[in-house]
Amino acid sequence: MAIPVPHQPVRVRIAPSPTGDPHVGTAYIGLFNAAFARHHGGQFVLRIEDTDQKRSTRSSEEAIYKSLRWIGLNWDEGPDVGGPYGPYRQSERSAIYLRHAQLLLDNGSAYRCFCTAERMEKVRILQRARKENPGYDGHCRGLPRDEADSRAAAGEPHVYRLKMPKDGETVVPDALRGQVAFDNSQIDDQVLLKSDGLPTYHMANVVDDHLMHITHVIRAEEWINSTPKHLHLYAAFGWEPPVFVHMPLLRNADKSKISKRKNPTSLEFYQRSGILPEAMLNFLALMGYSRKDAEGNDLEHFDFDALVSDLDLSRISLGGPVFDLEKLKWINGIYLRAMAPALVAERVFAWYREEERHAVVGHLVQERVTDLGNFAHHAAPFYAGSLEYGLNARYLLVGATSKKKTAVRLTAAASAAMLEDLIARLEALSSWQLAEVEACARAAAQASGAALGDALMAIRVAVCGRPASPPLFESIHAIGRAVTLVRLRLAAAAVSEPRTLLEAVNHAQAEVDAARRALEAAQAADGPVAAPAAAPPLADKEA
RNA sequence: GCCCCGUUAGUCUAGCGGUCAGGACACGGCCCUCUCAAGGCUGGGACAGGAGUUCAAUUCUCCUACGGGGCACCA
Repeated sequence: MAIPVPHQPVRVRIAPSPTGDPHVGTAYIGLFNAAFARHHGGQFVLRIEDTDQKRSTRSSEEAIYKSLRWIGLNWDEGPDVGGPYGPYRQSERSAIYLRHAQLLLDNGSAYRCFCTAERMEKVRILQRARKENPGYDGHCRGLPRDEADSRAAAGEPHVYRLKMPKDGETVVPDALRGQVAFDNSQIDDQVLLKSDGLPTYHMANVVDDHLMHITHVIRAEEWINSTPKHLHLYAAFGWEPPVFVHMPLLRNADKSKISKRKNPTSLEFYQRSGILPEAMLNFLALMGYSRKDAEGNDLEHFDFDALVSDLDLSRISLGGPVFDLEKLKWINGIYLRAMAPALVAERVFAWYREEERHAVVGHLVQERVTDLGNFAHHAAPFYAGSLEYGLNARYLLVGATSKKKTAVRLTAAASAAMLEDLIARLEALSSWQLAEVEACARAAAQASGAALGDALMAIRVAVCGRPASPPLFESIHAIGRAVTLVRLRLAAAAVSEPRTLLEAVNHAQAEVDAARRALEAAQAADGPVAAPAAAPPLADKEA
């Protein structure tokens, strides 16, 4: 069963929301959209869904472009490249949505709702108490049109809601799942236009997809439940809906929807970790999808063009794939080893130079360097993704390594809490400026109750992996938001679950013990001339 | 709580009524080797459970369990 292609040319889109770090999920969905478009000789559109004024930022939007380009995705139309159906930024399309909302008001498929947030809250509480489904209760649904209009004209704040049918069912044709039925009774009257005049996702998405002639909506499974609303919107406008393809959700190791708490989700993190974009793309293509060669052997290593050549979305498997960093690393290694040697060096140096950051790192490291060859050692924390703490893990416990008798020594839980606090503060930053980063670190340190230096030491080791680094605030600033946050989360998790840290330390201790035994044995047997009977080998399996 | 989706080894997957249930990552062993990788060989490890349909179910249907998602003036 292939995906139906009712219309030529095929047009697909991704519609990321510029509200945070560029997400692997965006790249994942983008990859299959782009490949589908290319396979059918159609177009791939990038649309920015920035109707959430509170959270959307232009810098996040820029970061999305950058990361998607980094991974090798190119769109035919988008805010930055233009196209015949623009503008491609929803915040610039307000008039279009307003006009279309008016259309729905006029043909009776939408109505004005004057309910306040406070009333909605009360309704929800009541519904919960009565164990009813939460949802809009239809309070304003029966309001006469002229009354609603005059209240609106008087300036009373209100939203537009879609008038959903109250009974019967809505069947969503999903290209991968078949017919999925929903009872209309549990779909409430969705807000289409917010009181700020901007559309909700549901409204904007349907209007834009139609106006942009989107033929296939390939999106994450989390949207499948709202598809009935979208279907009714299409019907209300008298438009033909696109083909829907709901992709499985990328998962954390515990199978929950992939999240930054449990996984690095920022594409920038992977870029900074030294993951090759082509390897990342390849890895993503393996999530829920598989290819075979002519003999029927599974293919693991292939590029975008190969994916495009025989793409068949109906081969998508619907169990949510766990995003497994181990396999990513393996694929990355494959690409590295397959490269011409000269090219590897070129890629490595190009990577070191990315974003002109090397100048800043050079400056930070300069004072500590004794020779050129020494540079890499000191700069290492700036050129890596996640870190291993090994013996340095002890520094993650705030105050534990302090030499002062009076030092405040935090428990593991309190140390983790301090890191969590810092994470929250850093996440709340709207931009990554040195002064702000410093303020966050100082505030978290102070809030912990420990001495400034002790708390900062824990942060230093969490972020840099070592108790010796260039000035901490500058280092954090240079390491960057994406990598810093991942390291802090990992460190916080490690500290609150010290078992693995202890294992690492025990392992290291075993090495030390083995080394000492070997050397002591050598010394004992030592005459003026080295004894021919060699010291016991430094067994790396030692306990 | 209600609704929707899903379920092959720790992980990614092949399979689309009859297979010794195949491959990959990870893990163990052996080989190669100055080390470490890489590579080669090899080992252990899976159809969530129960009914039904059928000569025959991993594959079709239903129930249960488990996992996930959704139920916003966020997308």
